[in-house]
Amino acid sequence: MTSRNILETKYRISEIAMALFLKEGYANVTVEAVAEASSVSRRTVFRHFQSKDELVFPDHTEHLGLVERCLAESAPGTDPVDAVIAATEESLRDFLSRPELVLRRYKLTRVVPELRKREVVEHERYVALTRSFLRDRLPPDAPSFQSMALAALIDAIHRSALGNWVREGGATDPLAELAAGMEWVRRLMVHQSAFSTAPVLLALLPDTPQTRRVLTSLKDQAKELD
Amino acid sequence: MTSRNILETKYRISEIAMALFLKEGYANVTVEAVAEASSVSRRTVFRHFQSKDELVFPDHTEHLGLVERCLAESAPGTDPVDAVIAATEESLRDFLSRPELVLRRYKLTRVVPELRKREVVEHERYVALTRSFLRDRLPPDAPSFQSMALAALIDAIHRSALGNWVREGGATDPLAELAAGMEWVRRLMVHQSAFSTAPVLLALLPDTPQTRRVLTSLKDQAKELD
DNA sequence: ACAGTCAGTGGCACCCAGTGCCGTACATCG
DNA sequence: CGATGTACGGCACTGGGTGCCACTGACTGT
Repeated sequence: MTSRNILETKYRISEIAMALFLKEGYANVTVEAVAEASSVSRRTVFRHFQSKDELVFPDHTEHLGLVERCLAESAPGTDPVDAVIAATEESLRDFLSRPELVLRRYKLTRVVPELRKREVVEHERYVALTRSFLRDRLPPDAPSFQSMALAALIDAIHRSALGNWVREGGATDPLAELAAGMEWVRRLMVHQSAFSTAPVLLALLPDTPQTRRVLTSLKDQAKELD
Repeated sequence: MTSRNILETKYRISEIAMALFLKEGYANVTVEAVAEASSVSRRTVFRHFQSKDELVFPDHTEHLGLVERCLAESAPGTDPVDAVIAATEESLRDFLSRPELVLRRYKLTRVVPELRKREVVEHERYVALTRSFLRDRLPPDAPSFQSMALAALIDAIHRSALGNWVREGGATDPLAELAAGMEWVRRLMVHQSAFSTAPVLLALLPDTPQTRRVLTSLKDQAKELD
């Protein structure tokens, strides 16, 4: 309960600070002003946040912990890429559960270069996490850059989905976008490992309902190519 | 020539600063100390470098300019992905032309978190450049995340190649690694653009030599899958 | 009930990165 | 030779971030 109070004050300070930043401009608001508006001392602000820019990312520690737990708790048998995809989805869900925070943060990071830098660094932490996870679990005969490339790829799709959502003011379906992107990644992986060199063998009995469905599907897709 | 002298002093200050950072530790060296060791005033250091951490990245402006020029000068007809790949290769070459700087920077960024953050931000700039280039030139029907994903992917491979080289003390061939990674990317793109989304429609007349050849070929390849 | 412990806090002094401003030395140009 | 422009030094000042000490209130064991 003490630990809940400390989180409450932390988030309270963060909210007040972000409101101030939005109203007066990040550079024009001193930590002193944030402390006064929050009715705490300057020293206390710096106990809860290691730096001024962290006031805009009060959830980053918990968030990273969530992703880490997701990866650690993934069933040992699952494909590592699938595990990372599941963790990424969980991460996105976590962001979506705090829409006000994410939206206000977006408004700030778009305008204040320093905060954008901090956001980039935050994402890098997340990428590093998934990268080391993949490096440990991916088959050792994979090219050395693959874990890094995959981690960057998945993070890019994650950022794209969240970015579109926040840019459109919450009108898109980021989870669907993420799923589509991840499907893309999965296909890339599959192509790499087997299907790109292996033929798809499809046997169809003539004039059955299944055959008709396949053929009309093919015909539809072929039309779209024109 | 004045502009060459200013670059000379800039690089001179940078070298002295990096040597000091390596010897005494980044946090233990004040900008004042760097200025003294370089026989210039503190104010002059801050005229050449916008911040203390930039002392370790004296080439970043030129480097970014190089990449930007590479992209801008790419022939209009070339595939945008190929243009980015060429620019990335040029970027890697530029790094390799300053091995001492890159190696010392590596030693510092591995140890000093603040400098690693700065490095991440530096890479982000480069990714943003290629991303906007790709977004402008990629076919508009491509998925929205593709430019971001491609840029991240290419940067990851670039970092991986340079990172391996620097970790192994210059014993690897980073340009070859980059080329291999880029070949991988190119294959992904080909699969994406045609083979994976478009159906292959194959019509075979029954019982002709062509049909028999196709069928035996398929059968042989299917056997290899077991 | 009482002393001890510990987490959260306030207050203060201090360091140092980064900026604005002004004066100066020197090179270039008309 | 005066005028302009550029690189630099000196200096004062703001503000982020830290170390240290003292206080308070809640919890714990005897």
